[in-house]
Amino acid sequence: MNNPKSSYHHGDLRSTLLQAATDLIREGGVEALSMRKLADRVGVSRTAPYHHFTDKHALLSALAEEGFRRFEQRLQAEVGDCAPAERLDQFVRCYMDFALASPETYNLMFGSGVWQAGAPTPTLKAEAHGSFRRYVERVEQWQAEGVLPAEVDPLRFAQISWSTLHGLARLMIDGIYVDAHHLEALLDTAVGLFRQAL
Amino acid sequence: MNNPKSSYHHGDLRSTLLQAATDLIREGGVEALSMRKLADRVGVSRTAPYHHFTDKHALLSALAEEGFRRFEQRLQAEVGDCAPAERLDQFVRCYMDFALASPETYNLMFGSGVWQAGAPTPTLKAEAHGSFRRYVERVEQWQAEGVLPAEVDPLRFAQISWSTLHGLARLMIDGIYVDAHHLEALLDTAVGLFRQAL
DNA sequence: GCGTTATCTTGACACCGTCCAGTTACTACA
DNA sequence: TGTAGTAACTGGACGGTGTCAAGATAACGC
Repeated sequence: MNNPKSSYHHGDLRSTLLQAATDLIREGGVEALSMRKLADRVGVSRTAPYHHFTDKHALLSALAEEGFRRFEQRLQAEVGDCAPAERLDQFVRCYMDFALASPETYNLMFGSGVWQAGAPTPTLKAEAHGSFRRYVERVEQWQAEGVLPAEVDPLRFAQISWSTLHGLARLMIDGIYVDAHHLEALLDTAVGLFRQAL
Repeated sequence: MNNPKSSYHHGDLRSTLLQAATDLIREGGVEALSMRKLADRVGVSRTAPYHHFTDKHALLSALAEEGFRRFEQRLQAEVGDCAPAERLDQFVRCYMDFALASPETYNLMFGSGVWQAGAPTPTLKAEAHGSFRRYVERVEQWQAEGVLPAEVDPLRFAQISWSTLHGLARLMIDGIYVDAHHLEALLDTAVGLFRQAL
């Protein structure tokens, strides 16, 4: 009982699995994560994880959920207390920083693997939609503060600007078209575009 | 000899494989494509494809290349002969239409599977970069024609606007957030943003 | 103390990508 | 035309994958 590793019942397998999965992914990408290696590393039998996650898919979804929560925490910490005029800028920086600092987590959160075929876990779906809803509210606030042009439907604006950030993150993570050297210039261009102030 | 299926040497295996792979992917997504099923469908042994593609990765890259060529063809056909004022709009529509009409091809072209770890085939890389280079030229032309604001570095503008389209395509294909009903409104918003005319 | 239930294990199945050694047929040159 | 060389193709095998089914074990409620 004192040594959970030696007891037949692990006691805290679920969270241990999530932690080990995060490690494995950090070490070698999502492709390096297999249910068998995961079980092996935790010191448990091949099929033990299936008593805590119905699927590999479910495990990945759980990791994605964690990602959304960390993301929202960072946003709240770094964008919350900040002069209104700088909040948009700060948001953009924070978004990109998160995506580029933990690309694997970002892949999990927004990768087709978890969303394809409308297969996301209900809880993941809720987490993601909450995240986007809060972004729309931010946009509305920015419009009210005069940081963003007020003539546009805030929802459409939120969708397009999020698309820009998401697309940029994807292109950078995947190493297509854009080079990390120009990140600052790119973000300036993006923010200029959003504010209609090129 | 008359019946290529019955001869030991297939004669045109490479292109037959590409065609069959396209079919398999259309039927069940990239995940449904396995080298073994592919060989089976073509009526050839498991390892025969490896004499034409070093890897599964190489095969997928070849498909992605094909995608880029089709994409460029469509662009040239639909955006080439078109009043200057409408070319930006037409480009955006064409891009999105291509992405949403053949999401699997789009996934291949821009999916992390082919680009990750800087692993793209040299020929694929060339095809993709050519595509982007032509887009930058378009942007320069649009700026010269007064369709786009001229104060911005065309390269940065091209990168950001492509990001927007790519991000939107990804979000829609993956079924995150965005509802196809509002595609028109979204594209209008995007184009308005690009032209600085909200 | 005992039965229920959650947890974990071993074995098995059907796949997968791909290496290897051998077989077959085309091709170029004598 | 014969023959050597080479490109195309085959079947077997290896190590890996996700996951189902049946059984063992330990905790928990009565």
